[in-house]
Amino acid sequence: MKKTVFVFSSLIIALLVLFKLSEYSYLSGNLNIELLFSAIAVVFFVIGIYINKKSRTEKSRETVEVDKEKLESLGISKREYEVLLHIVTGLSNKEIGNKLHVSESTVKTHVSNLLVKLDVKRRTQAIQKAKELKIIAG
Amino acid sequence: MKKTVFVFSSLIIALLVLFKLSEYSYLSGNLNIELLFSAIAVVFFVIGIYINKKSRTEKSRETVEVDKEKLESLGISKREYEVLLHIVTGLSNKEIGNKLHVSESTVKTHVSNLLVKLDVKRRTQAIQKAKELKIIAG
DNA sequence: AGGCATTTGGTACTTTAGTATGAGTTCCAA
DNA sequence: TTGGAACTCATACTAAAGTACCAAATGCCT
Repeated sequence: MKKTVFVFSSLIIALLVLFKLSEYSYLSGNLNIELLFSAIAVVFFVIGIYINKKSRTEKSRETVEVDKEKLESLGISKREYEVLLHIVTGLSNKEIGNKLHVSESTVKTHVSNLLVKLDVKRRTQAIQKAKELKIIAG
Repeated sequence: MKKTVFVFSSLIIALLVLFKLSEYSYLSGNLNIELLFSAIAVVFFVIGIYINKKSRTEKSRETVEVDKEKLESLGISKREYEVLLHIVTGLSNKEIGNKLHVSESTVKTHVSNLLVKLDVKRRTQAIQKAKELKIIAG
């Protein structure tokens, strides 16, 4: 939201500067009207592109921010979330156990709790649900 | 690629129109220079935004285009691909069988062949691999 | 200190997944 | 028309995945 304010502020400033410039060129005898036109065109062309890139960046940031809030509201612990991340990469329970230095038994417990908290029946559905809830990269 | 040519063509046309307008306003005694400035600003502002949206659309199109080529190079048949799409949504073999009106046995065969062709061990890995290869939406 | 959530792990069992193998059908191109 | 690819299905296993229950250690909050 702060970005939007900033963008529109600089847009207004750019407009004011251009009007000042138009006054100047009017007084000095319209020497370089074509050049001035080109300058205006380029400036606003760049501003147009800049604004779109900002809106794109903001969207990708939202995905990261929502994380912790939704995890808490779902009651998912850190450890369970770690397991979820490994499930997404396609690891088996045994492989996840090795990565986290715990037994396969422990991983199964975490997975089982995860499935309940995500309200799904299989780990493949958990992957889908996690992406829908935007608690993982998608 | 055709889109890019179109965009730059209209950009050049817009430039020519503006130079003609500047000539006109020069001859008619600089009546509405401020208005003309504003017009130019708006036009190029819009063009800037338009170009970015086009580049976004083209990227999302590429993802769809690659489909058939990569599927053939991997030797994945239509039926196997259908099964893959259902795997991604988190369905079990039995559920996939019901949707495609075939037995669970048949689905297992397709899945097994898919895993070999995607060079993975589990269906969860197949989901990841398919997204990396951009043969499914990701 | 007592209570609570988290993490860990085990046993035992049921359910899916995945592999291997064989075989019948259809359809298309050589 | 014959050979190959794709699709279908079955049986028989092995291997993961998932459930249910229990239990102990840790850490945190009041």
